[in-house]
Amino acid sequence: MPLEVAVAGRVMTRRVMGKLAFFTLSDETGPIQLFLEKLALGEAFTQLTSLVDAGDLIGVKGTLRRTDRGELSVRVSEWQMLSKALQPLPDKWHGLADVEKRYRQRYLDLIVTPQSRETFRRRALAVRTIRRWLEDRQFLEIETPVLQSEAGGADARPFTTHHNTLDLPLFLRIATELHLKRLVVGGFERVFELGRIFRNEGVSTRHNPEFTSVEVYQAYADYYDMLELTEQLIAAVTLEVCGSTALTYQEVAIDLTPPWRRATMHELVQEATGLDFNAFPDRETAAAAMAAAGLEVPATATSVGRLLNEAFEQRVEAQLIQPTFVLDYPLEISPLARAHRSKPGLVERFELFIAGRETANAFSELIDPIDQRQRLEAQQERRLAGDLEAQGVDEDFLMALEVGMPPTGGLGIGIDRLVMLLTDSASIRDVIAFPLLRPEGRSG
RNA sequence: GGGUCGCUAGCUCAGCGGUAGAGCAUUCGGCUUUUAACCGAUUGGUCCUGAGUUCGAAUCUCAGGCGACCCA
Repeated sequence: MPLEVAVAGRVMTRRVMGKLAFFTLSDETGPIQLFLEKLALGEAFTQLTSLVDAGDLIGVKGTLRRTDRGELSVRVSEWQMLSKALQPLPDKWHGLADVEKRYRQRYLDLIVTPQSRETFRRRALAVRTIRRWLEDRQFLEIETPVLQSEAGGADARPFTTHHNTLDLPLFLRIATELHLKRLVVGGFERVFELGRIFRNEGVSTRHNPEFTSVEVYQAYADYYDMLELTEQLIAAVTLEVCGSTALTYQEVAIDLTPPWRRATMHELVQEATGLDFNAFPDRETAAAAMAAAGLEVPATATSVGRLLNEAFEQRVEAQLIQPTFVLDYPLEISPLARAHRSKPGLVERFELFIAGRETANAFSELIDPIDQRQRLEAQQERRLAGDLEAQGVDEDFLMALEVGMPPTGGLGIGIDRLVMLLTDSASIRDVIAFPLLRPEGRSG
């Protein structure tokens, strides 16, 4: 007995030859061929071949069979129009080649570009894996405000908005950090938030003004604990999404099998430039040495530490293709990180670089309210001096620290960049379903 | 922000100073094992927008719009 089936989906292609026709019907699970015979269908055959266009959504009933060429097909006995497409599908062979159209009309892209569908499935799998991995380790997911009176926790310009009834200016969050730390003060010892962050900055292949991060805080832990956590978490996600901890990104082999390289910023800069920043007593000495080595010395880099970071960005970052933990950052560029236990002028912080891109950022959190106040006040001064990305003083956050915060390790991972890596996507827009684009220009 | 490139039919593209084109899609006809079906015919245009040069501009120049890539 032939198997009776009912299927629904979108007609992708039509091949009509007189009294016989083949349609390709696709649903989310993939395509199947419809086998249509005039002899069996009668009037319905004429309707199907004359009324149904590529792009229409139809439902059919029939029996499963293989054609002479071996293609699994539904031999249709009944059909129903489910939704008529008024717009034609993009070219069935070339698909949507225009990347702008792919972003503006993502629905078309998803219909005709299997790889695009696969990217968003993998993104969902990556997010699901991260969430489960953390929950399995007793981390509690808590949502914190997007609308805030003071946007802190990162060096970035916020979006501004306004609450009408309260007549209150508000900012969209640029990080989840300061609220998650309040939760740690409140006694939640393992918390995380996986959510949207908004930064009022430029758009590029690596930046979208709204993007997704996961921030993780663990009480009674330090940045070494977060380093282990980061390594294990990302390796687990990679294994789940890619089936292996080794992958190819933009034709470069990247091996995420732990353990990953760990090196201090000083070591990496010295390796790349020959400059030992530990040997520079003041900014002028460091600046002269940098200039002699052919590096740019921006006037905004006002300390040895900032110059070190400049040298790192100019000569090291892009070279860090294999996963590398960069340890021990200058204190002045890390206002929320705890001073290093043994290295003056540095903090207990690492950033993870993969494929030349910052993928994670973590520290032993600064929990000393007095030190924190001084650091934020220094930030405030920079802001008043015109640095629009400098942070302000969040009094409520400082009040929370004054209540007493346990020593805590904190971590942030950029989900979009991680997903780019896992899906071999060249642009962040390829992993965001609806990336920000300018509205299409109208004449005049 | 700077540089390079792109924008022509619903889609993919050619045309680069002299009548606006092809393939696919649409519409019509033919065809009972196709799968980029095939064959014949048909339809479809603010050549991104505006100004300029020219007898004549999709084509050259300038300005603008949107996008891609590279750089900062």
